[in-house]
Amino acid sequence: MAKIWRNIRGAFDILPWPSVADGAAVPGSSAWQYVEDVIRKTMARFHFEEIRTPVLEEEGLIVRGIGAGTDIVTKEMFVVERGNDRYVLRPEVTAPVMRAWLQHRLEQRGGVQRLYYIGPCFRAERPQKGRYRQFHQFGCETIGADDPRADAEAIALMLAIYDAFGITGSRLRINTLGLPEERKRYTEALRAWLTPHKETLSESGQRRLEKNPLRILDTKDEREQALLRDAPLLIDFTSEQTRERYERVKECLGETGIDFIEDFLLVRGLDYYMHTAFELESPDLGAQSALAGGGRYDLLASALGSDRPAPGVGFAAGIERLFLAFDAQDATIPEALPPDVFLVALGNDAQRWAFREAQRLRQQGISASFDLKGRSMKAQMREAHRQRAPFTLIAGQTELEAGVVQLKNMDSGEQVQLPADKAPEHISKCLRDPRGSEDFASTSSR
RNA sequence: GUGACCGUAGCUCAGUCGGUUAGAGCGCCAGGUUGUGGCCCUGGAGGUCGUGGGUUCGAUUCCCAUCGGUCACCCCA
Repeated sequence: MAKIWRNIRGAFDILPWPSVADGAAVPGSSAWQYVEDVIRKTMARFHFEEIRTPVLEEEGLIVRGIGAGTDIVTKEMFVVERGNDRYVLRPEVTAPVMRAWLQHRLEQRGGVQRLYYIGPCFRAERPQKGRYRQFHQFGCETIGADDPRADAEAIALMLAIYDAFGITGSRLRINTLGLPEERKRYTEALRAWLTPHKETLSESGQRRLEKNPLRILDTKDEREQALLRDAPLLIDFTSEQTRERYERVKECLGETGIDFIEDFLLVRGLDYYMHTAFELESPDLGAQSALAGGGRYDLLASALGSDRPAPGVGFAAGIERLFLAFDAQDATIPEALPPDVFLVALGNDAQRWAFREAQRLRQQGISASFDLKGRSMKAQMREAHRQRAPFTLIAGQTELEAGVVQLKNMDSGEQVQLPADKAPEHISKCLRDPRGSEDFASTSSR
Protein backbone atom coordinates (compact mmCIF):
# COMPACT_ATOMS: atom_id res chain seq x y z
CA MET A 1 0.00 0.00 0.00
CA ALA A 2 1.19 3.48 -0.80
CA LYS A 3 2.60 5.35 2.12
CA ILE A 4 0.32 7.99 3.52
CA TRP A 5 2.26 10.89 4.88
CA ARG A 6 0.91 12.40 8.03
CA ASN A 7 1.58 15.44 10.08
CA ILE A 8 4.17 15.02 12.79
CA ARG A 9 3.24 14.08 16.30
CA GLY A 10 1.75 16.82 18.38
CA ALA A 11 0.91 19.01 15.38
CA PHE A 12 -2.32 19.20 13.44
CA ASP A 13 -3.87 20.55 10.27
CA ILE A 14 -6.48 23.25 10.46
CA LEU A 15 -8.97 22.35 7.75
CA PRO A 16 -11.72 24.53 6.26
CA TRP A 17 -14.21 22.64 8.41
CA PRO A 18 -14.19 21.30 11.96
CA SER A 19 -12.31 18.03 12.07
CA VAL A 20 -10.99 15.39 14.35
CA ALA A 21 -7.23 15.06 14.38
CA ASP A 22 -6.32 11.77 15.98
CA GLY A 23 -9.12 11.94 18.48
CA ALA A 24 -8.93 15.61 19.35
CA ALA A 25 -11.43 18.07 17.94
CA VAL A 26 -9.86 20.76 15.81
CA PRO A 27 -12.03 23.74 14.92
CA GLY A 28 -12.21 24.72 11.28
CA SER A 29 -10.18 27.56 9.84
CA SER A 30 -13.11 29.95 9.97
CA ALA A 31 -13.29 29.43 13.74
CA TRP A 32 -9.60 30.23 13.99
CA GLN A 33 -10.12 33.34 11.90
CA TYR A 34 -12.95 34.41 14.14
CA VAL A 35 -10.86 33.90 17.25
CA GLU A 36 -7.93 35.76 15.80
CA ASP A 37 -10.23 38.54 14.72
CA VAL A 38 -11.69 39.02 18.19
CA ILE A 39 -8.20 38.97 19.69
CA ARG A 40 -6.95 41.59 17.24
CA LYS A 41 -9.95 43.83 17.77
CA THR A 42 -9.64 43.68 21.53
CA MET A 43 -5.92 44.34 21.36
CA ALA A 44 -6.66 47.31 19.12
CA ARG A 45 -9.22 48.62 21.60
CA PHE A 46 -6.42 48.80 24.16
CA HIS A 47 -4.24 50.25 21.44
CA PHE A 48 -1.68 47.51 21.50
CA GLU A 49 0.09 47.10 18.17
CA GLU A 50 0.96 43.86 16.50
CA ILE A 51 4.53 42.66 16.21
CA ARG A 52 5.50 39.60 14.17
CA THR A 53 8.82 37.97 14.82
CA PRO A 54 10.39 35.02 13.01
CA VAL A 55 9.48 31.53 14.12
CA LEU A 56 13.19 30.67 14.05
CA GLU A 57 15.53 32.33 16.53
CA GLU A 58 19.10 31.84 17.57
CA GLU A 59 19.32 29.16 20.22
CA GLY A 60 21.34 31.42 22.50
CA LEU A 61 18.58 34.01 22.64
CA ILE A 62 16.10 31.51 24.00
CA VAL A 63 18.57 29.84 26.36
CA ARG A 64 19.62 33.14 27.89
CA GLY A 65 16.14 34.59 27.79
CA ILE A 66 14.14 31.94 29.53
CA GLY A 67 16.93 30.28 31.46
CA ALA A 68 19.37 27.46 30.82
CA GLY A 69 17.96 25.38 33.63
CA THR A 70 14.30 25.53 32.64
CA ASP A 71 12.51 22.46 31.33
CA ILE A 72 11.80 24.23 28.10
CA VAL A 73 15.47 24.75 27.37
CA THR A 74 16.78 21.48 28.72
CA LYS A 75 14.39 19.12 27.02
CA GLU A 76 11.65 20.74 25.00
CA MET A 77 13.30 22.65 22.20
CA PHE A 78 13.20 21.88 18.50
CA VAL A 79 16.69 22.64 17.27
CA VAL A 80 17.56 23.38 13.66
CA GLU A 81 21.19 23.12 12.67
CA ARG A 82 22.65 24.68 9.58
CA GLY A 83 26.39 24.70 9.24
CA ASN A 84 27.73 25.99 12.49
CA ASP A 85 24.57 27.85 13.36
CA ARG A 86 22.00 26.54 15.76
CA TYR A 87 18.48 27.85 15.63
CA VAL A 88 15.40 26.88 17.58
CA LEU A 89 11.74 26.99 16.82
CA ARG A 90 10.49 29.57 19.30
CA PRO A 91 8.99 27.98 22.43
CA GLU A 92 7.44 31.31 23.46
CA VAL A 93 7.50 34.87 22.16
CA THR A 94 8.47 37.15 25.02
CA ALA A 95 12.20 36.69 24.45
CA PRO A 96 11.89 37.24 20.67
CA VAL A 97 9.82 40.39 21.25
CA MET A 98 12.39 41.69 23.68
CA ARG A 99 15.09 40.85 21.14
CA ALA A 100 13.24 42.90 18.54
CA TRP A 101 12.79 45.76 20.98
CA LEU A 102 16.51 45.84 21.70
CA GLN A 103 17.57 45.25 18.09
CA HIS A 104 15.44 48.04 16.66
CA ARG A 105 15.99 50.35 19.63
CA LEU A 106 12.26 50.69 19.95
CA GLU A 107 12.65 52.94 22.97
CA GLN A 108 13.84 55.53 20.44
CA ARG A 109 10.33 55.66 19.03
CA GLY A 110 9.50 57.41 22.25
CA GLY A 111 7.09 56.42 24.93
CA VAL A 112 6.21 52.92 25.88
CA GLN A 113 5.74 50.11 23.38
CA ARG A 114 2.50 48.26 23.81
CA LEU A 115 2.83 45.23 21.59
CA TYR A 116 0.90 42.06 20.91
CA TYR A 117 1.53 38.91 18.95
CA ILE A 118 -0.35 35.90 17.74
CA GLY A 119 1.19 32.84 16.16
CA PRO A 120 2.63 29.35 16.51
CA CYS A 121 5.11 28.20 19.14
CA PHE A 122 6.87 24.87 19.51
CA ARG A 123 7.76 22.65 22.43
CA ALA A 124 8.73 18.99 22.20
CA GLU A 125 6.56 17.76 25.04
CA ARG A 126 4.51 14.61 25.04
CA PRO A 127 1.17 15.70 23.60
CA GLN A 128 -1.98 15.53 25.64
CA LYS A 129 -5.24 17.38 25.98
CA GLY A 130 -4.59 21.10 25.61
CA ARG A 131 -0.90 20.53 24.96
CA TYR A 132 0.63 20.22 21.53
CA ARG A 133 4.09 20.38 20.03
CA GLN A 134 3.06 23.08 17.65
CA PHE A 135 0.60 25.25 19.48
CA HIS A 136 -0.68 28.76 19.09
CA GLN A 137 -0.23 31.62 21.45
CA PHE A 138 -1.32 35.19 21.62
CA GLY A 139 -0.16 37.69 24.16
CA CYS A 140 0.88 41.23 24.90
CA GLU A 141 4.15 42.82 25.97
CA THR A 142 4.38 46.31 27.41
CA ILE A 143 8.02 47.30 27.28
CA GLY A 144 9.55 50.45 28.67
CA ALA A 145 7.39 51.06 31.71
CA ASP A 146 7.73 49.77 35.24
CA ASP A 147 4.55 51.50 36.34
CA PRO A 148 2.28 49.09 38.26
CA ARG A 149 -0.57 50.28 36.07
CA ALA A 150 1.13 48.51 33.17
CA ASP A 151 0.87 45.24 35.10
CA ALA A 152 -2.80 45.85 35.78
CA GLU A 153 -3.36 46.83 32.17
CA ALA A 154 -1.89 43.59 30.90
CA ILE A 155 -4.21 41.68 33.21
CA ALA A 156 -7.18 43.79 32.19
CA LEU A 157 -6.41 43.22 28.52
CA MET A 158 -6.12 39.50 29.05
CA LEU A 159 -9.49 39.40 30.79
CA ALA A 160 -11.10 41.64 28.19
CA ILE A 161 -10.28 39.09 25.53
CA TYR A 162 -11.89 36.21 27.42
CA ASP A 163 -14.80 38.49 28.12
CA ALA A 164 -15.16 39.21 24.43
CA PHE A 165 -15.47 35.47 23.88
CA GLY A 166 -18.04 35.16 26.61
CA ILE A 167 -15.91 32.75 28.58
CA THR A 168 -16.89 32.76 32.21
CA GLY A 169 -16.01 30.83 35.31
CA SER A 170 -12.27 31.23 35.02
CA ARG A 171 -10.21 32.35 37.99
CA LEU A 172 -7.51 34.98 38.04
CA ARG A 173 -4.75 34.27 40.52
CA ILE A 174 -2.01 36.74 41.27
CA ASN A 175 1.13 36.88 43.37
CA THR A 176 4.38 38.75 43.60
CA LEU A 177 7.62 36.98 42.95
CA GLY A 178 9.61 39.87 44.39
CA LEU A 179 13.08 40.77 43.24
CA PRO A 180 15.61 38.08 42.36
CA GLU A 181 17.58 38.53 45.57
CA GLU A 182 14.39 38.37 47.64
CA ARG A 183 13.33 35.24 45.88
CA LYS A 184 16.74 33.75 46.39
CA ARG A 185 16.62 34.31 50.15
CA TYR A 186 13.16 32.85 50.24
CA THR A 187 14.17 29.83 48.18
CA GLU A 188 16.86 29.01 50.72
CA ALA A 189 14.48 29.52 53.61
CA LEU A 190 11.91 27.28 51.96
CA ARG A 191 14.48 24.60 51.30
CA ALA A 192 15.65 24.76 54.89
CA TRP A 193 12.08 24.54 56.15
CA LEU A 194 11.16 21.67 53.85
CA THR A 195 14.25 19.55 54.41
CA PRO A 196 13.12 18.12 57.76
CA HIS A 197 9.90 17.06 56.04
CA LYS A 198 11.71 15.43 53.19
CA GLU A 199 10.04 12.07 53.85
CA THR A 200 6.61 13.59 53.31
CA LEU A 201 7.52 14.86 49.87
CA SER A 202 6.80 12.89 46.74
CA GLU A 203 9.59 11.59 44.59
CA SER A 204 9.46 14.54 42.26
CA GLY A 205 9.07 16.83 45.25
CA GLN A 206 12.35 15.59 46.63
CA ARG A 207 14.03 16.19 43.33
CA ARG A 208 12.69 19.71 43.23
CA LEU A 209 13.90 20.30 46.73
CA GLU A 210 17.42 20.05 45.35
CA LYS A 211 16.87 21.71 42.01
CA ASN A 212 14.12 24.27 42.37
CA PRO A 213 12.21 24.30 45.67
CA LEU A 214 9.86 27.04 44.43
CA ARG A 215 8.27 24.60 42.05
CA ILE A 216 7.07 22.52 44.98
CA LEU A 217 4.65 25.33 45.73
CA ASP A 218 2.34 24.56 42.85
CA THR A 219 2.31 20.82 43.46
CA LYS A 220 -0.78 18.74 42.76
CA ASP A 221 0.09 16.26 45.50
CA GLU A 222 -2.37 16.62 48.36
CA ARG A 223 0.08 15.67 51.05
CA GLU A 224 2.51 18.25 49.81
CA GLN A 225 -0.24 20.84 49.63
CA ALA A 226 -1.15 20.11 53.24
CA LEU A 227 2.45 20.39 54.30
CA LEU A 228 2.82 23.72 52.54
CA ARG A 229 0.05 25.30 54.56
CA ASP A 230 2.54 26.03 57.31
CA ALA A 231 5.50 26.80 55.09
CA PRO A 232 7.08 30.26 54.98
CA LEU A 233 5.72 32.63 52.34
CA LEU A 234 7.64 34.56 49.75
CA ILE A 235 5.78 37.75 50.56
CA ASP A 236 7.39 37.80 54.01
CA PHE A 237 10.82 37.90 52.43
CA THR A 238 10.13 40.88 50.24
CA SER A 239 11.06 44.48 50.84
CA GLU A 240 8.70 47.30 51.71
CA GLN A 241 9.06 48.61 48.15
CA THR A 242 8.20 45.31 46.56
CA ARG A 243 5.12 44.98 48.69
CA GLU A 244 4.05 48.55 47.97
CA ARG A 245 4.41 47.95 44.29
CA TYR A 246 2.35 44.80 44.59
CA GLU A 247 -0.33 46.70 46.52
CA ARG A 248 -0.53 49.27 43.75
CA VAL A 249 -1.21 46.56 41.19
CA LYS A 250 -3.94 45.12 43.38
CA GLU A 251 -5.45 48.56 43.86
CA CYS A 252 -5.61 49.13 40.14
CA LEU A 253 -7.38 45.84 39.68
CA GLY A 254 -9.74 46.43 42.57
CA GLU A 255 -10.63 49.94 41.47
CA THR A 256 -11.74 48.67 38.08
CA GLY A 257 -13.77 45.82 39.44
CA ILE A 258 -11.44 43.00 38.46
CA ASP A 259 -11.83 40.00 40.71
CA PHE A 260 -8.71 38.11 41.63
CA ILE A 261 -7.53 35.53 44.07
CA GLU A 262 -4.31 36.21 45.85
CA ASP A 263 -2.27 33.05 45.77
CA PHE A 264 1.06 33.13 47.54
CA LEU A 265 1.86 29.74 46.10
CA LEU A 266 1.69 30.91 42.49
CA VAL A 267 5.07 30.70 40.80
CA ARG A 268 6.17 30.81 37.20
CA GLY A 269 8.31 28.37 35.30
CA LEU A 270 10.41 30.82 33.34
CA ASP A 271 13.43 32.51 34.84
CA TYR A 272 12.73 36.00 33.63
CA TYR A 273 9.69 36.71 35.79
CA MET A 274 9.82 38.97 38.83
CA HIS A 275 7.37 41.06 40.84
CA THR A 276 3.87 40.56 39.49
CA ALA A 277 2.89 37.06 38.40
CA PHE A 278 -0.57 36.00 37.36
CA GLU A 279 -2.44 33.13 35.85
CA LEU A 280 -5.91 32.61 34.45
CA GLU A 281 -7.21 29.12 34.89
CA SER A 282 -10.41 27.42 33.91
CA PRO A 283 -11.91 24.54 35.87
CA ASP A 284 -12.95 22.61 32.79
CA LEU A 285 -9.80 22.16 30.75
CA GLY A 286 -8.48 18.94 32.18
CA ALA A 287 -4.94 18.71 33.45
CA GLN A 288 -3.75 21.70 31.47
CA SER A 289 -5.89 24.14 33.38
CA ALA A 290 -4.02 27.34 32.57
CA LEU A 291 -5.71 29.46 29.94
CA ALA A 292 -3.13 32.19 30.16
CA GLY A 293 -0.36 33.42 32.37
CA GLY A 294 2.13 36.19 32.63
CA GLY A 295 4.00 38.64 34.73
CA ARG A 296 6.73 41.21 34.90
CA TYR A 297 10.18 40.59 33.47
CA ASP A 298 12.32 43.69 34.04
CA LEU A 299 15.51 41.68 34.03
CA LEU A 300 15.03 39.93 30.73
CA ALA A 301 16.91 42.60 28.78
CA SER A 302 19.98 42.32 30.97
CA ALA A 303 19.78 38.55 30.80
CA LEU A 304 20.09 39.03 27.06
CA GLY A 305 23.23 41.09 27.64
CA SER A 306 21.74 44.52 27.18
CA ASP A 307 22.77 47.42 29.36
CA ARG A 308 19.69 49.38 28.44
CA PRO A 309 16.91 49.08 30.99
CA ALA A 310 13.81 47.52 29.47
CA PRO A 311 11.16 46.92 32.10
CA GLY A 312 8.39 44.81 30.70
CA VAL A 313 5.19 43.05 31.57
CA GLY A 314 2.88 40.84 29.56
CA PHE A 315 0.85 37.70 29.27
CA ALA A 316 0.78 34.69 27.01
CA ALA A 317 -2.30 32.66 26.25
CA GLY A 318 -2.98 29.41 24.44
CA ILE A 319 -5.50 29.39 21.61
CA GLU A 320 -6.04 25.62 21.80
CA ARG A 321 -7.06 26.04 25.42
CA LEU A 322 -9.33 28.88 24.50
CA PHE A 323 -11.13 26.45 22.20
CA LEU A 324 -11.28 23.93 25.02
CA ALA A 325 -12.99 26.52 27.16
CA PHE A 326 -15.41 27.19 24.30
CA ASP A 327 -16.30 23.53 24.13
CA ALA A 328 -16.89 23.31 27.85
CA GLN A 329 -19.38 26.14 27.62
CA ASP A 330 -20.98 25.10 24.35
CA ALA A 331 -20.15 28.56 23.08
CA THR A 332 -20.96 29.07 19.44
CA ILE A 333 -18.48 30.15 16.85
CA PRO A 334 -19.77 31.73 13.67
CA GLU A 335 -19.74 29.44 10.68
CA ALA A 336 -17.74 30.01 7.55
CA LEU A 337 -19.28 32.47 5.10
CA PRO A 338 -21.04 30.96 2.11
CA PRO A 339 -20.51 32.42 -1.37
CA ASP A 340 -23.02 35.09 -2.37
CA VAL A 341 -23.89 33.19 -5.49
CA PHE A 342 -23.18 29.82 -7.08
CA LEU A 343 -23.12 29.67 -10.86
CA VAL A 344 -24.77 26.68 -12.47
CA ALA A 345 -23.79 25.99 -16.05
CA LEU A 346 -25.19 23.51 -18.57
CA GLY A 347 -23.09 22.63 -21.55
CA ASN A 348 -19.68 23.63 -22.80
CA ASP A 349 -20.59 27.18 -23.78
CA ALA A 350 -22.23 27.75 -20.44
CA GLN A 351 -19.19 26.43 -18.62
CA ARG A 352 -17.12 29.12 -20.27
CA TRP A 353 -19.82 31.64 -19.41
CA ALA A 354 -19.65 30.53 -15.76
CA PHE A 355 -15.98 31.36 -15.55
CA ARG A 356 -16.41 34.74 -17.22
CA GLU A 357 -19.47 35.61 -15.15
CA ALA A 358 -17.80 34.57 -11.89
CA GLN A 359 -14.88 36.84 -12.66
CA ARG A 360 -17.21 39.72 -13.45
CA LEU A 361 -19.12 39.26 -10.19
CA ARG A 362 -15.95 38.90 -8.15
CA GLN A 363 -14.57 42.11 -9.59
CA GLN A 364 -17.69 43.82 -8.28
CA GLY A 365 -17.16 42.49 -4.81
CA ILE A 366 -19.65 39.63 -5.01
CA SER A 367 -18.26 36.29 -3.90
CA ALA A 368 -19.01 33.68 -6.50
CA SER A 369 -18.35 29.98 -6.82
CA PHE A 370 -18.95 27.41 -9.55
CA ASP A 371 -18.46 23.79 -10.46
CA LEU A 372 -15.11 22.71 -11.89
CA LYS A 373 -15.94 19.12 -12.74
CA GLY A 374 -18.50 19.59 -15.49
CA ARG A 375 -21.11 17.81 -13.44
CA SER A 376 -24.83 17.46 -13.98
CA MET A 377 -27.17 20.27 -13.11
CA LYS A 378 -28.51 18.27 -10.21
CA ALA A 379 -25.01 17.85 -8.85
CA GLN A 380 -24.31 21.54 -9.30
CA MET A 381 -27.49 22.48 -7.45
CA ARG A 382 -26.57 20.10 -4.69
CA GLU A 383 -23.15 21.67 -4.47
CA ALA A 384 -24.71 25.15 -4.29
CA HIS A 385 -26.93 23.94 -1.49
CA ARG A 386 -24.04 22.37 0.37
CA GLN A 387 -22.09 25.61 0.13
CA ARG A 388 -25.17 27.38 1.50
CA ALA A 389 -25.19 29.88 -1.34
CA PRO A 390 -28.26 32.12 -0.98
CA PHE A 391 -28.57 32.49 -4.75
CA THR A 392 -27.77 30.51 -7.85
CA LEU A 393 -27.29 31.99 -11.29
CA ILE A 394 -28.26 29.44 -13.91
CA ALA A 395 -27.56 29.41 -17.62
CA GLY A 396 -27.64 26.87 -20.45
CA GLN A 397 -27.64 27.08 -24.19
CA THR A 398 -31.15 28.55 -24.27
CA GLU A 399 -30.28 31.41 -21.96
CA LEU A 400 -26.98 32.19 -23.68
CA GLU A 401 -28.73 32.49 -27.02
CA ALA A 402 -31.44 34.71 -25.57
CA GLY A 403 -28.96 36.83 -23.61
CA VAL A 404 -30.60 36.05 -20.28
CA VAL A 405 -29.83 34.18 -17.07
CA GLN A 406 -31.97 32.61 -14.36
CA LEU A 407 -31.51 33.90 -10.83
CA LYS A 408 -32.81 31.56 -8.18
CA ASN A 409 -33.39 32.34 -4.53
CA MET A 410 -32.30 29.15 -2.82
CA ASP A 411 -34.19 29.91 0.33
CA SER A 412 -37.63 30.49 -1.21
CA GLY A 413 -37.07 28.47 -4.34
CA GLU A 414 -38.31 31.32 -6.50
CA GLN A 415 -36.59 31.96 -9.78
CA VAL A 416 -36.58 34.93 -12.17
CA GLN A 417 -35.18 35.50 -15.62
CA LEU A 418 -32.95 38.53 -16.08
CA PRO A 419 -31.07 40.13 -18.92
CA ALA A 420 -27.56 38.69 -18.65
CA ASP A 421 -25.85 42.04 -18.11
CA LYS A 422 -28.18 42.98 -15.26
CA ALA A 423 -27.26 40.00 -13.09
CA PRO A 424 -24.61 41.65 -10.89
CA GLU A 425 -26.79 44.57 -9.83
CA HIS A 426 -29.76 42.31 -9.16
CA ILE A 427 -27.65 40.04 -7.03
CA SER A 428 -26.27 43.01 -5.14
CA LYS A 429 -29.76 44.29 -4.51
CA CYS A 430 -31.00 40.91 -3.35
CA LEU A 431 -28.03 40.50 -1.05
CA ARG A 432 -28.76 43.85 0.57
CA ASP A 433 -32.42 42.98 0.90
CA PRO A 434 -32.45 39.22 1.29
CA ARG A 435 -36.03 38.99 2.44
CA GLY A 436 -38.64 40.69 0.31
CA SER A 437 -36.90 41.40 -2.89
CA GLU A 438 -39.58 42.58 -5.32
CA ASP A 439 -37.65 40.92 -8.11
CA PHE A 440 -39.07 37.67 -6.98
CA ALA A 441 -42.55 38.92 -6.22
CA SER A 442 -44.23 38.71 -9.58
CA THR A 443 -42.62 36.25 -11.90
CA SER A 444 -41.64 32.92 -10.62
CA SER A 445 -41.19 29.78 -12.57
CA ARG A 446 -41.18 26.09 -11.78
C1' G B 1 10.99 10.76 29.64
C1' U B 2 7.24 7.41 32.96
C1' G B 3 2.38 4.98 33.41
C1' A B 4 -2.60 3.37 31.98
C1' C B 5 -5.82 2.69 28.04
C1' C B 6 -6.88 2.52 22.72
C1' G B 7 -5.98 1.49 17.00
C1' U B 8 -11.97 -2.22 11.90
C1' A B 9 -14.37 2.56 5.59
C1' G B 10 -13.67 10.07 5.26
C1' C B 11 -16.46 10.22 10.43
C1' U B 12 -19.04 7.44 14.61
C1' C B 13 -18.97 2.50 15.67
C1' A B 14 -20.76 -3.01 15.22
C1' G B 15 -18.58 -7.87 14.40
C1' U B 16 -15.64 -12.49 14.14
C1' C B 17 -15.63 -17.80 21.42
C1' G B 18 -9.75 -18.33 14.74
C1' G B 19 -12.92 -20.58 9.33
C1' U B 20 -15.96 -19.12 2.71
C1' U B 21 -16.81 -12.40 -0.89
C1' A B 22 -15.71 -7.81 6.85
C1' G B 23 -20.96 -4.77 8.22
C1' A B 24 -24.27 -0.39 9.78
C1' G B 25 -25.40 4.79 10.22
C1' C B 26 -23.65 9.47 8.56
C1' G B 27 -20.82 11.54 4.56
C1' C B 28 -19.36 11.02 -0.74
C1' C B 29 -20.76 9.66 -6.11
C1' A B 30 -24.70 8.37 -9.57
C1' G B 31 -29.77 7.36 -11.01
C1' G B 32 -35.13 8.08 -10.02
C1' U B 33 -36.67 14.29 -12.58
C1' U B 34 -35.97 15.10 -20.71
C1' G B 35 -32.31 21.67 -17.56
C1' U B 36 -33.17 22.70 -10.85
C1' G B 37 -30.85 21.77 -4.27
C1' G B 38 -33.12 20.29 0.56
C1' C B 39 -37.12 15.17 1.87
C1' C B 40 -37.67 10.22 -0.04
C1' C B 41 -36.27 5.69 -2.93
C1' U B 42 -32.48 2.73 -5.59
C1' G B 43 -27.62 1.64 -6.74
C1' G B 44 -22.24 2.54 -6.37
C1' A B 45 -17.29 3.82 -4.82
C1' G B 46 -14.36 3.50 -0.52
C1' G B 47 -11.15 -1.21 4.05
C1' U B 48 -4.40 -5.89 2.36
C1' C B 49 -9.44 -4.77 10.20
C1' G B 50 -2.31 0.58 12.16
C1' U B 51 2.49 -2.15 10.69
C1' G B 52 5.89 -6.38 11.12
C1' G B 53 6.72 -11.10 12.98
C1' G B 54 5.05 -15.65 15.60
C1' U B 55 1.46 -19.77 16.72
C1' U B 56 -1.99 -22.39 13.35
C1' C B 57 -4.24 -26.21 7.87
C1' G B 58 -6.19 -21.13 8.34
C1' A B 59 -5.33 -14.83 11.99
C1' U B 60 -8.88 -8.81 11.44
C1' U B 61 -9.75 -12.26 15.84
C1' C B 62 -4.56 -15.43 19.96
C1' C B 63 0.84 -14.01 21.30
C1' C B 64 5.14 -10.69 20.76
C1' A B 65 7.25 -6.44 18.90
C1' U B 66 6.72 -1.88 16.65
C1' C B 67 4.36 2.59 15.10
C1' G B 68 0.45 5.90 15.98
C1' G B 69 -3.15 7.98 19.34
C1' U B 70 -5.73 9.38 24.03
C1' C B 71 -5.45 10.59 29.09
C1' A B 72 -2.50 11.34 33.33
C1' C B 73 2.44 12.28 35.61
C1' C B 74 5.97 15.93 34.43
C1' C B 75 5.78 20.80 32.49
C1' C B 76 3.14 24.83 30.93
C1' A B 77 -0.14 28.44 27.14
